[in-house]
Amino acid sequence: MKWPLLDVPGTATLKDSRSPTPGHLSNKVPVVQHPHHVHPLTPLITYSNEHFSPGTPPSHLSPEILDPKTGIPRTPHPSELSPYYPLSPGAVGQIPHPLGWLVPQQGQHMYSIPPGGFRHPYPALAMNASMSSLVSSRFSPHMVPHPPHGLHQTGIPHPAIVSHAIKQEPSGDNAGNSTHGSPSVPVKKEEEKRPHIKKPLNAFMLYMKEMRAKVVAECTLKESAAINQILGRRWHSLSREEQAKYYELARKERQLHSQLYPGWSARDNYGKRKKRKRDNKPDSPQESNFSPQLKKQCVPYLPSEKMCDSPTSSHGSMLDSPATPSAALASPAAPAATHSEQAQPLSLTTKPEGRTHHPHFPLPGKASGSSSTSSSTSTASHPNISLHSQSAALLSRPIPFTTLPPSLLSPSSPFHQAALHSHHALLQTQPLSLVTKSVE
DNA sequence: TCACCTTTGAAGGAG
DNA sequence: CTCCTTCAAAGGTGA
Repeated sequence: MKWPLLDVPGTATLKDSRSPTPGHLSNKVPVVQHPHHVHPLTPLITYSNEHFSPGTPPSHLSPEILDPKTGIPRTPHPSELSPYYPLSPGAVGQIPHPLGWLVPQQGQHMYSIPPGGFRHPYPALAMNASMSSLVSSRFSPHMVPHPPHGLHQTGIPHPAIVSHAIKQEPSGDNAGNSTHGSPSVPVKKEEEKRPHIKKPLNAFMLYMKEMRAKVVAECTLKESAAINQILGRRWHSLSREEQAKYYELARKERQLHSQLYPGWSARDNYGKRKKRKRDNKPDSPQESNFSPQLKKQCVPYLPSEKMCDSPTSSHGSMLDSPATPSAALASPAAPAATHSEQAQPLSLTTKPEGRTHHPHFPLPGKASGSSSTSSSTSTASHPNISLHSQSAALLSRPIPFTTLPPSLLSPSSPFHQAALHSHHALLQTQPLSLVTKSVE
């Protein structure tokens, strides 16, 4: 499928609709976002509903240009990109992340954007230098120039790039200096030299970025873990159209990323974060059964969440009553969810139906299946199990208030696919979803 | 100071 | 092909 890169139909729609709360929300986030600023990529990313025709491309289809793998010429060629990513190395400025516009309240661009970043109102298409600027946000200027190994031919740094220094390895920022007198092994040197290119954000991450500030503002919560839980629920409560927007964004994000860094692999970042030790599970089987990861923290966070909810959602009831998936089910399918966000900010409403699944969701060609499949396959078909799982889930998790852990409810996207078949599926979905989680 | 927690999704590797 | 692991954001928390 071809995605019109330039389509600029309804551009700002998404933003408008959903994020009323502007910048001030970002109490925490230092970001400055001028409401008025227009994201350069906007055209590229417009998410007007029209844009997403439901039938749209399964995420995995790499649209337009992309497809480096297939070898389609269009790929990374600058010429193609030019309109969008014409960055000349020198011209680097700061490129706001495509989502930047999406995330006004935060003010932060996905790939951090400096205050000055948005100065250029990118005209719909013409953003040459500006684009380049887009990208560089995270790096120190000096890193930009050097397109280490994987940088896009254009030498365009992507916002995703982060200098090691920032996160983990303090040293190496000399990237600029090829000489980099480091005596260390070449390999090391190379590492240092190359900027850390982050993974593109997925749909949910994009959503989190956008909504985090809101949630924080609404609740007093600050812990990301708690907020993320809320966001996770909300995510599930989004209508499919809404989610589709994010999936779409994410897809573009990945696309852009791949164009900028053709050679980059997610694996490149492996091990950059210290290893997570969380693996309790392997050791303690019993525990693993119930709580895979043993979320000790769970307890604490949830409560807070609740707090949050109660205030906002007067109908705290919304909190999905735990058991009530049925109730949820009852509710009509869900496109309604749309407002849910704003209307019921914190409500944890279970979102059963809402989630009707997105047909076109990500269905990642191959990927789609992966996680989802695993979970879904195992249980999907058995509603009974769902109960089972529920209980299991309960056991495993603290599950504070009534609500089932949303996570349980949430059918991770993939699984939806199955659901897609029939609306009926919806009904089952919930339970199933539960299963999913539990299975994990 | 830094890993962990938490969420979903994507991607890669292992079997 | 399936399953598992890691990372992406983010900020408080505990070691």
